[in-house]
Amino acid sequence: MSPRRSALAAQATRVAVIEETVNRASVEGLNGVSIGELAEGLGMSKAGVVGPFGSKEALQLAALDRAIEIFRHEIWDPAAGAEPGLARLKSISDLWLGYLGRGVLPGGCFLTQSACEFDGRPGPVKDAVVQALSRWHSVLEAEVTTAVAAGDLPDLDPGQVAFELNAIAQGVNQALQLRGDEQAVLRGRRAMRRTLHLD
Amino acid sequence: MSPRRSALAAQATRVAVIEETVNRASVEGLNGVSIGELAEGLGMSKAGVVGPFGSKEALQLAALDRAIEIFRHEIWDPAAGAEPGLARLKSISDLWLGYLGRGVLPGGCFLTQSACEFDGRPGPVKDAVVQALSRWHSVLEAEVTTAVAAGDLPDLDPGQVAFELNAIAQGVNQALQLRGDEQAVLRGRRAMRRTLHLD
DNA sequence: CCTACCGATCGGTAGG
DNA sequence: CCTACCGATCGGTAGG
Repeated sequence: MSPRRSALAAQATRVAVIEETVNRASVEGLNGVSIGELAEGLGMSKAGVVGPFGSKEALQLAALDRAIEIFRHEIWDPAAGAEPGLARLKSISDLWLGYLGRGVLPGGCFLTQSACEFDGRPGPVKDAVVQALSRWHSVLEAEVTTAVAAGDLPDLDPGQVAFELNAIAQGVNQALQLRGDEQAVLRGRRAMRRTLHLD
Repeated sequence: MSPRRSALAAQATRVAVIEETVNRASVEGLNGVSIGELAEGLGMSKAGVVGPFGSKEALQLAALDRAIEIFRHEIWDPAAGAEPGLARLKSISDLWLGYLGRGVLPGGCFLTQSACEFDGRPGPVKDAVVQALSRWHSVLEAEVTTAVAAGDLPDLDPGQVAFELNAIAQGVNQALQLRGDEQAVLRGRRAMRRTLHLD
């Protein structure tokens, strides 16, 4: 009855709806998930699901934010403990492949899924996907620049290395999700090591 | 009135519906396209669109077949003129990147789009996507095997090379479609050349 | 956060 | 290949 309790309950509901959306959207896509499905999965009414967000698009944006948070928690945060430069790039590679291989989300990499789904659909969701991937790209570039400056890498084009690492992650994700190819993680590791001139 | 004329007309209708579906689905996905949209775009009734196929799923399979045909026509057929082995792999790489860069379909690579959309949706469409990508993978592996046997490549794992080429193509497609990154094709070319040990 | 409801659209079919 | 229609579901809202 107190405002505190109801505010907490409302927050818990938001979190539960977002969690369900992230899990389902990793499989079916952010557009593929309907409010009715979410409501049934959560044992709630449709109004209860969409109410806290106002619209499906606002819920999609909230789910995307949450997926980015998970990605950061799984990869960037633990890698931040490594020395900037090549050591951190190695750490990022291992964590990234581990994240994909463990199947943290049931449908694989959320950002890859969303990028595919929204690349031809202009709007706020696409803009948010572009921003998230661009930031990740910049992070990778910065680490390459540091590694080159430290003499741990030959004079590579940072954008080229970032492009290749990202492409390899996409390849691993496709092989895992589409064909359940168990070798994919190993192939991804080999490819990333070659991109980072580690062999 | 003659059966011949009406059979031809029916065939022309089938082709028009498939063409429209391929174009739209490359942008919105095979599930994202509705029969009503197709009907409006073609100036036909919904019954006229779905009738020749029987169901939306049958139309999706027909569109996928057509997209595979386009891919083969754009890449495999012209590359078949090159010597088997490394020369053909170089040819495939250039044609593949050219196909992606020219924007043959408005939404980019149809197979990548479909793979993303159906990897978590078991059924006949997913099966067809898996089969098409597996065959392409085998084609690439066979060319690598030939190139290694001819001494034009070091003793590489054909599956690894096929994996990397496919990953690079996905990376190029994403960069082009999502961010309109003009450098993507150039980056893809550099990455493929490195995978094929051409530098 | 629920019930009850809105107009729109979905895939698909009957009948011609 | 069209008109007319089916039940189901869509995203969303009013009112409590």
